[in-house]
Amino acid sequence: MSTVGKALSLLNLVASLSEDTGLSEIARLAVLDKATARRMLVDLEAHGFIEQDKATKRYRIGAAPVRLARIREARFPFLRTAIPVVKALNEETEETCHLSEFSGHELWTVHVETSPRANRVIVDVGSCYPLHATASGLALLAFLPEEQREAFLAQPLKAFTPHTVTDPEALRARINETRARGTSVSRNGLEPGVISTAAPVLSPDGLPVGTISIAAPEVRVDDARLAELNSAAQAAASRLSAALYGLDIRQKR
Amino acid sequence: MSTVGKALSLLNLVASLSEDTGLSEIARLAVLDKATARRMLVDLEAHGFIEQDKATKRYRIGAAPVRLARIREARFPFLRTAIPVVKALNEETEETCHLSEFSGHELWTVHVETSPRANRVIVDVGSCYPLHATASGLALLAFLPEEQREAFLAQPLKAFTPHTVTDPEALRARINETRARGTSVSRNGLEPGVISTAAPVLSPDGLPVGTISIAAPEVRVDDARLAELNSAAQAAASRLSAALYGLDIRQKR
DNA sequence: AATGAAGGTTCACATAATGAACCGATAAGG
DNA sequence: CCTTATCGGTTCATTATGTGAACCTTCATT
Repeated sequence: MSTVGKALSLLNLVASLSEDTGLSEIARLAVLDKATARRMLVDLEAHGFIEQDKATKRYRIGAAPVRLARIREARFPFLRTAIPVVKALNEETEETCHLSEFSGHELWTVHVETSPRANRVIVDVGSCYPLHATASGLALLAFLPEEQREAFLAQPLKAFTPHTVTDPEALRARINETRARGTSVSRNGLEPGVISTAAPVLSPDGLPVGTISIAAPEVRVDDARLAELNSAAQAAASRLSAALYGLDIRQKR
Repeated sequence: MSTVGKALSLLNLVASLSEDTGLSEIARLAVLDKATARRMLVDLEAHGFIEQDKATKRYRIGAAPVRLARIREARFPFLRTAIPVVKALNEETEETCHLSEFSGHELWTVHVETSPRANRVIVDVGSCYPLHATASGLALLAFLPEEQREAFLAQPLKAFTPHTVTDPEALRARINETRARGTSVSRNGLEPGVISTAAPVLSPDGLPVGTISIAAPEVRVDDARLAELNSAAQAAASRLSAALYGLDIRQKR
């Protein structure tokens, strides 16, 4: 592996440690010679990616990533990164796909790519649907901390169609299913004749920042097709998580 | 210079470019061979620090810094803590206020709150100015350990305006003044017609981790106003130091 | 005083970085 | 339609650079 690659892996390692860590331990964890590890730490420190506590001599993640992250965020906000993913999903599935962002306890539709078919589902940008009646809402609830989820379930929930699930216990079951599978499914939850599936976009701490979902007329979706859409949504959501947060593509020698 | 150091400088360079940039131009700007630059870009890309637009083949800053920045900010909430302080200073003074962070031997602008006035000073987030020509730089130098300060003063220093002080001896005098008073002042050091004042944000060991500064058109600042701005900057910096290190958090081991 | 583990340094050696020259593709100009 | 000048990317002999066993100093523990 290249020296630069090793140094970046070392940086990742140090970042992943929840406490300031000494040279010897870092070298041990990184499976590098002490001298090698130190040289890299010094290089990384000179550029602000690592910092060393002057008193304890231990190392920790530095401030440079914060500076770079601001530049990155200024140029690539959530939307700009997410839209191509949603577009690709739309082209792959030929169904209406939308991206929602979790903000202020609600889930907002921030982008939609509509199906090219004549019979299609329309979703409006800017809309904000109840969490219990949509696939996106379920996907979000499933990955929210228990406390927030229960706070939501404690409210009275409105039924939009005869199929809308409003019973907290029944919802809990569907949420657990969703968490286990990674994607949610909603049949006629909000609008009759519509089936939709969604997957959460997870931040590095495992919390959902939004969802990607697919909505289609029920007549086009049998069990096999539903399984296809499920995995397509999930793949898109993971791709987006990776693109947003730079999940490490590690390559060993 | 070490290969790792070169790669990190290259990363900084790419981050500083406001547009996606091609290999040849990057190599030219970094003063590296094309092959060398490419190998480094590939290494950086494999770890998510750089990304290459698949269509145009051009390179840009990647998402990995965002992930690392979240880790850093979770442990050392510099920005989260600092931004409200800078905002308050901006509201109090109605002048452009900015926060800089000392990282990798340089002082980087990490947050700016711009003056509401029509005639105002603009400072860019991500910029990195020479220490001897700015108020922030002087404030930093004044509280740096002697050794680091002298290492800086030993370099040849560039003049940006006829007013830029570049003589090491004269700078030492201004630095001592700054240390005695606690705040620095720079008149036309970098940009004609601009006066700025800065105060260091000190860590518990007395070393500067950054600066808070105010920049204003000279026409608005007489001696009385300057004294006001001085003490406002100093108050903001101490408030930030206290917020960052005061009372609780910061547990040494 | 002896021990062991820490951070850090040294230097002969081996490996990984380097860069001139190259390729194929694309675009502009005569 | 050929020439020229870019571009992104690759190759490989040369050599600069990274490597790590052994070393030093310091510090706490025994």
